[in-house]
Amino acid sequence: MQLRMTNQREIILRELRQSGRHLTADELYDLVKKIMPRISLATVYRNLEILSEAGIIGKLEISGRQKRFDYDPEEHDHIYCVVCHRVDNFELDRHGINIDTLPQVPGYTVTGCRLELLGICPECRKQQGQ
Amino acid sequence: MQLRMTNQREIILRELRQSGRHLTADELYDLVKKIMPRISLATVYRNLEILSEAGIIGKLEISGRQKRFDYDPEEHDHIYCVVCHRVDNFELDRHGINIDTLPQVPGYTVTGCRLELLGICPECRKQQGQ
DNA sequence: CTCCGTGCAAACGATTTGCACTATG
DNA sequence: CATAGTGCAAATCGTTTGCACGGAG
Repeated sequence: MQLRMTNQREIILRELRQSGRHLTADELYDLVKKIMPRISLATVYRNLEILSEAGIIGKLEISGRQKRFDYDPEEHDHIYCVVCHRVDNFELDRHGINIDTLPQVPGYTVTGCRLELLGICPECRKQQGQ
Repeated sequence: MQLRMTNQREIILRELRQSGRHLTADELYDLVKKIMPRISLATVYRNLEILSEAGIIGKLEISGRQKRFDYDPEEHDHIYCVVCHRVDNFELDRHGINIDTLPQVPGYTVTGCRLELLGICPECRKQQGQ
């Protein structure tokens, strides 16, 4: 099963990267529709799934209702705005936390660790007058 | 807006606590139905929402998955089975990670930090012959 | 020319909501 | 007795899928 580089796939990928953000499928759909008005939401979903499967983009499973997709497929941590649900990447020195130093949980085989910061993003701080 | 302790609310809370697990609304619905057959799923949803709002139970939100509710409202970390999606609590010495030592993210006000372990739970390990 | 990808609409699973009725405090 | 909570059904939200057609390799 080889990947074909279709017009819609190319634009979806380009718009996600250009946004520099962590978009939901429908946010990206809105962006892409401006360029390719007849594209369907199902195509956006299918391509995001395929691209993340292929390791070209990242898929975020963090707090919130909708999935978000990350232009950067590399391993890194996220900060999540508790007000507007926006997500940003950040690099963290994990203070010595890694697979080898993770605590053992009785009965479990520990395979990984997600660290997620919560906070208030610049825009929301401004609106709250902080 | 005061809370009334209705029969259904009491049973929902009791069953969640007795389970000692992190149940989804419909898992809990199945349990509660055995005791109170005419209860509706909507009531379970409404009560779980209200109880977590009130800080009596905890709510777990992982994007793209069903919400799970935690009998324990206290701050703690979770380990999550990547095979069956079961969740357990665990206490972690956070290796010095806390609000004061969290890295600053430019523009953000950092308010918290979630650490989530991924792993394979005892049951799934058995089934996989590990 | 082969299939992977597309658009569309319908299906789906999880959750929420409007409404008339019930029962707690 | 005021009004929070309930059961039911329908609505909604995010996402997936079946199908016939279109286009990349």
